Formats: sequence, structure tokens, C-alpha cells
Amino acid sequence: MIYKFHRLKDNELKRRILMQKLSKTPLPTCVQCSFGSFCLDGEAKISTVQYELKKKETLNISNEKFRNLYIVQKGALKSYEIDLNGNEIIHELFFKNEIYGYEAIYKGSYLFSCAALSDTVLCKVKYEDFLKLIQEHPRFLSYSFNLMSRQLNTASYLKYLNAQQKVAAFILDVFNRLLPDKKEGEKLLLPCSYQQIGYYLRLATETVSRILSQFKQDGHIAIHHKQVTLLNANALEAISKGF
Amino acid sequence: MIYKFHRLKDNELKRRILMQKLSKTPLPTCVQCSFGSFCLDGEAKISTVQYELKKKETLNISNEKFRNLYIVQKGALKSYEIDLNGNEIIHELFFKNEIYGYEAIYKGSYLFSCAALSDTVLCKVKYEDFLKLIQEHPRFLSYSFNLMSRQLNTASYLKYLNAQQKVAAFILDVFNRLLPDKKEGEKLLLPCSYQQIGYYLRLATETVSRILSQFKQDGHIAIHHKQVTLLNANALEAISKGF
DNA sequence: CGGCGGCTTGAAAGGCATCAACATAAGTGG
DNA sequence: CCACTTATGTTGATGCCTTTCAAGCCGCCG
Repeated sequence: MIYKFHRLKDNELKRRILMQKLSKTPLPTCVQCSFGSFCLDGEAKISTVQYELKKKETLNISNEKFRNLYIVQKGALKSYEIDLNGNEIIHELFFKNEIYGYEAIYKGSYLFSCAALSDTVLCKVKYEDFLKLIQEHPRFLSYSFNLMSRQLNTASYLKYLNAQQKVAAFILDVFNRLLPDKKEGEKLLLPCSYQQIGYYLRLATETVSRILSQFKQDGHIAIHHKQVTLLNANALEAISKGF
Repeated sequence: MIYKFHRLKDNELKRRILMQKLSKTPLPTCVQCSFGSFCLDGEAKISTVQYELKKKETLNISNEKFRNLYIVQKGALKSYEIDLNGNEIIHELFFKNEIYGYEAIYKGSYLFSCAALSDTVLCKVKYEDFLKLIQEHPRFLSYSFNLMSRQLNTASYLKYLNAQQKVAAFILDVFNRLLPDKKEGEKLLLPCSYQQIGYYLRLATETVSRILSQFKQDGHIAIHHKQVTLLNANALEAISKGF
């Protein structure tokens, strides 16, 4: 049995809460959620709250004390800050089944704000409950380490690649994370604008545009509005590795 | 009781093994080790092996299957690779009490090689034993998440800072990680050459030299050979944040 | 239909890398 | 312990990659 609580006037999020109280019929997002098999599983008495964030809505938890992890069940999140010069820095993107909050464990507080790149459903889990869940489900322990380990590798390429390599790596990364099964020939709607991609990759919008145009011209991708079709994953792979 | 095994002819490391068989008197490095309180604690039957790596010696585990975590008990490690153009990329540095191997969990194999920046003592722990240790010591669970969370934040500044900011952040980072208690006025021997710093920060050796010279000239640090004295941490902090 | 945000393309500026030459330190062997 | 060799650090000149600035285009939404 799962326990779902909500506060009608949630000061932290002030968002519509999807979950009905003490529901015994799991929501679709729970069934699909990679944590569902743990949450829905008999023993653990975990209180979770689901939130819906509309596109561009924010989770204002910057500087707040760390207490919860947020599982992305649908949509996409960015964690970001505005630096002293007023420029936006996107620190990380979080897609379906990825968890926001690990970075805050160490510091004890959330350092950055979060915003939804598209309509997004989040599941808030208390960190202490998360730990409890792990105690009760040994295989959840290694699953969690896997996720965290994955995040250690995510976007490490931003540290050492040049503009062209970054964009190639980004395209491949997005395809891998959003469509883990299929690859070549697959269509994908870019999760954010070129400007946002630039903030993430630390490139000017113009640079992102120029490079994507070139990839299109070279036949590595097809791109129309934000619909990207991966035509030649190997070529992008090669580019991202420096030929 | 702790169980310490070793294979006299270790094909993986071929290094001198410090640990005597089934020792009941813990080694000095174990007593100081941040994991000592768990390892040395009664119940857990953990097999660990200690290795000594001389400066510049490598842990050749690139492409090997992931099985072990390595706790740095003394010295410093770098994980690195040589890219297609023959340039070295340092992915991460690991100092005392930090753990090498988390990144490999997700991939199932070690992607990079490791080398000692100075004479280093490592403690090898089987991942499965590590998980077992966590099951038996609940407080070890949150401790491990803390370490991993810390690593998520480590060196994230390499993604978005310019040369001057990177060097300032690096100096502060090294002081924080090697001398967590004291700060200003403290001396520290840089753990590696300017070239290595450059490989890590993705800057040319010349750039590192120029910027450090400038910091010295501005009175933010004193530096002689590789002895760095932190004179004005606030100034460096400000520089790293872009004034 | 008009306005606005997002994308595109060109020209100029700037930051950092590269190349080169030299200085100094560290390591090696006699 | 010295002489030699090699590695590491310093400083200046030049060039390239990416940013910045500017202007125009396109698609979307009210």
C-alpha cells in the first residue's frame, strides 16, 4: 500500500497536486515510473507527492534546506542559476526517470533553482524515506547507485570539448536519454530552445545555430523547427570524439 | 574482525601490497581512513587490499570490468585518458578519503586509466562488499551518498568558467579538499605540475603560468616552486565568481 | 494581422592556444 | 658531488575559435 499525502496549500511549490489522498490505485505515471516497482511494492510506507509543473514554471527551492528528492516522471527539468552578470547558467537537465536533488545532499541545501522545460510531472520523495526504501529493498540500493553514477558521467563532456564536439555530443546524449532503445532514423523534439541549449553547453545561441545548420547540411541530421531526425549517429559520434 | 586478503602475484596491479594477511592490528592508514570506523567495526566481513603506488605509477584498469572501488588513503590520483590526437585529458582528481570508481558503476567498466600524482596508498574494496557494508551500517549509507553527492559538485566549475576563474576556483578547491579546516595563510604543495593542472582545467600550460603569476603579483597568493600560500581567499573567491 | 520571441547569417572583437625561445629546476650517471 | 640531460616554468608574438554586435527572417500566438 502506498501512502500519498498532500497539503492543499503547499507553500513550497504552490502547484497543482495530481495525487489524490491515500490513493490505492496507482497513477499512470507511477506505473511507468522506474521507481514504481519499489514504491508500489508492499512493505515500504513512503509518502510521496506528485506535482505538475507547466512549461517555464519553476521549483523555487534555491537556498532551501535539502529534504527531498524529485523524480521526473514526465517532461524535463533544468537546474540553473543566474550569475552576477545576469547570465543564465544551466547546470543540469533532468529527463524522465532521472532524479533531481542528489547534488544537494552534500551541501545540505539546494543551490540552484529548477524550471520545467515542458509540461512536467514530478514525484517528491523525502530523502529519509528514500533511505528507508533502500534499507528495505537491497536491489534498490544498487539501482540508486547506478543512477547517481550515471549522473557523474552526464555532461562531463562539457568540460573538455569544443563547440562542434559539444553540440554533437549533446544531440547524442539527448537521444540516448530520451530514446534509450532506438537511435538512428528516429525523430525527437528538442526539449528546449537553441538559447537554452547554449546556456547548457556554454555556447552562444548563434554558435549552436551555425553548428546545427552545418550538421544538417552535412546530412548528419534532419531538422525542422525542433524536430530532429538522427540520420548518421556514427558521424556525430566521430565528431564528438574529435574525428 | 577484519579480513584482509592478498594475492602475492596480482595481475591487476603488480604493486607492492602493504597489507599483511589477516592482520588484526589495523594499519595506520586504516585508522586515519574515513572508512576505518566502518571497516574496523565488528560485524562486517570485508576483504580489502591495500596498494602503494609510487609517483607516476598507473592503475591499468581502463576497459576492465567494474568490480572494485578504490579509497585514497594517502596521496593523490588522477583519472585520465589520451584522446585521438594524443592529448591528455584529466577527468578527475582524487585526494585523501575520496573514492575512485563511482563513475564506473553505471557503465559496468572503467573507462579511464588512473595514475598517482605522488606516492599514494589505495585501499581496494569489492563493490559487492561495499554494498554489503552499507546494508549492515545504515549510517554508512548516508555517508556514501554524501561522498557521491560531493563528487557530483566537484569540478563542475570546469564547465562554465573562463581561464582566470578556473585557476582561482582550482586553487580554492585544492585547499578545501586537502586542508578542509584551515584556509587563509596556509601553505600547500601543489599536487601536480602546471602542465597537469592545465590538462585538468583544459588550459594551456602557459595560460596557467600567466594567471598564477598574475595572482602572485596581485598579492592573492604567494608561490615558490610549488609551495602555494593562500593570502587572500576572498579575492580568489570573487574572481572565481566573476567579480 | 501585428508583435514578439526564436532562429539565421555576416562582420568585428577578444580570449585563449599555439609556436618559439629562453630560463630554471629536477633528475641522472659518472 | 659535479656535469650533463631532461623536464618544467616564463614570456612574447601570432593566429584561430568562439563571442559579441547587428540586422533581417520566420513562425507562433494573441
